[in-house]
Amino acid sequence: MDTNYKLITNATDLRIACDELSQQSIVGFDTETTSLDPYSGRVRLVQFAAPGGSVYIIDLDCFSGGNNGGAANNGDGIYHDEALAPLKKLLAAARPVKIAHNAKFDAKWIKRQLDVELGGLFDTLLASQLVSAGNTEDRHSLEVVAARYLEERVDKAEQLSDWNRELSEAQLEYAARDAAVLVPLRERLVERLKAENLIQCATLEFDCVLPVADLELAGFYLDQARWREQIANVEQLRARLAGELQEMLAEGTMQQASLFGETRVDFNIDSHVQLTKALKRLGVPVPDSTRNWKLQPLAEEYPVVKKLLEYRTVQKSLTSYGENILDPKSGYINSHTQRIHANFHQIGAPTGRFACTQPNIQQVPHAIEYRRCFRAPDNRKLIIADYSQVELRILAHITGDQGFIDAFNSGADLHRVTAAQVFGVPLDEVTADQRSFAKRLNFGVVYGIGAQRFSMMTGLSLTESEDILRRYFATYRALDTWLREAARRAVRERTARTLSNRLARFTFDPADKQAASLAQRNGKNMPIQGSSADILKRALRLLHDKLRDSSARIVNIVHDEIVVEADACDAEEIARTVEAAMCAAGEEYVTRVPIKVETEIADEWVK
DNA sequence: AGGGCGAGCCAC
DNA sequence: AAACGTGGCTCGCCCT
Repeated sequence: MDTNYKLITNATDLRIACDELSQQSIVGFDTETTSLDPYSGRVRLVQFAAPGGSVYIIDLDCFSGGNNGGAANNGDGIYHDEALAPLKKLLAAARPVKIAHNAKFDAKWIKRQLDVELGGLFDTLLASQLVSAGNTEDRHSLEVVAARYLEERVDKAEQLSDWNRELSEAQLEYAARDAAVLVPLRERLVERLKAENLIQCATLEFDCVLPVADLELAGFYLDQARWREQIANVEQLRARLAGELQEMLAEGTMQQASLFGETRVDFNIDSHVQLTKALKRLGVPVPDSTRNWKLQPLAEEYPVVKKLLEYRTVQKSLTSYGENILDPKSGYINSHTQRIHANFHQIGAPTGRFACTQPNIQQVPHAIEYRRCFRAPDNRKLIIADYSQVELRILAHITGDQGFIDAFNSGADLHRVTAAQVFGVPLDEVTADQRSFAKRLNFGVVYGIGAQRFSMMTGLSLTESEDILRRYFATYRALDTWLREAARRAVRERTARTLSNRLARFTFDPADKQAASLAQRNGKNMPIQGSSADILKRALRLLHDKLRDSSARIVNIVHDEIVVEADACDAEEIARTVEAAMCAAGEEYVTRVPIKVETEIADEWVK
């Protein structure tokens, strides 16, 4: 396969190429880098493909700066060469629109090493994910997406080749091809986005790329000394519990041995096979599995079971939130920044929610011992802002239920109002227990809860639970109607949509009752959870624009929460900015009830 | 040995 | 009649 490319190695050619490219309204865009970490590697090539078929490959090795030495290198890893000015201008401009596959990746390098914020983006990865509408079977690598939408193959064999040395013809061909294929690919994806009414949602997603790139570049600071201290404490506790548990399990047989100072043969208490054997020997009626929820009912009668459950909790937190995060082998703490640069997948879930990996800093335990390790560096502050009951507000807006809307508009406590209705008592006589039931009910409804599950959760009998659910839906009639309609749509049309029109498509065998009821629950939940994701993404963009050229950086996002780090002297002002941007984003989608954001300034990630 | 998978548990 | 949604990480077990 021939691609017509021109390799740019000097200032004059670069100027001419950039002039030519700036005439275009769209261009394919890609970079080749010497590693995956913008703090340790460098950008080798920048490629642009014009719709006419000509490709420009710019070899940054021929320009001074970066990590590559040279007169203009200030040692900061940024290219300062004046000759790159036309390139930077082209990158920053809103036109031409740059088509990239996973633009976040390129945006990070361009920001970090050319000190330029990419303007005008079309991301073929995000577009492909939107069109797939939550089908988790579909893969979205450029190779796969190009094969799906074009009748062409893109060979990615050179992707991980060495971009440090003199480049081979094969490498240049690959680099050119990667950029060129994006032009027709975008055309096909635009057709599909239009056909599925997903243009608005795609814009929302594309607008979110730069904020996410910046978030990953910024990283979250972790106080390693505190983390070690925490591990040590938990380790001590684990050792004590493990010892006690071994004693209890060995009861009767090994007692003698340990009395005489012999080494006790320990069980592997993390193995449910060995555990079952040991527990049975002690006369514990072990259920068909040693899953925690199965063992829970035995805890009161059998102290050994209680001890085991206690041990498991501690053991779990130690393996999941232990040494690994600090281990250089994990690479989670960047050696250049000493911060955690987690990977945020912009469309991580079919609902549109983010997913976070390596490490997942969206699942740090809420306990203060853990959260206090994530703190602001000296002279900095954290601004922690989260949407208050945003999913329930979205539910109120989408269903138009007057009871819900009134509760939010009056500023009343929704759970208390719900409790009063469901239990038939005056508002001021609602007990703490009743409010707690109502709260679990309100949240459960978002997930499509049933009476069975509710009775399990609350300890109420099945009939009591059925009765409460009946009264709940009798109270909130419009909510009931909407949920039924959402379930029906999930089965008949097999779709659901959020407030940004994000689409989820359900595929299941109609004969499979379980799959069908899962689709129904998804049909109810996706618009709610997904609209919350829409709002967060809109907030990220608004906030990103407001924070540009300030001391503030977004350092974490957790579904309905944004954590910003800023100079201590700016914290008050930034906090107001964050709250305003989040409210504005919410109000773009939710108009029937107020949007509330709770904001705090803190030294640690603790509210 | 190493991948796949389920169990378990963390977040929202 | 009805098994409450979305993720990630780590472990042990099982299989190749």
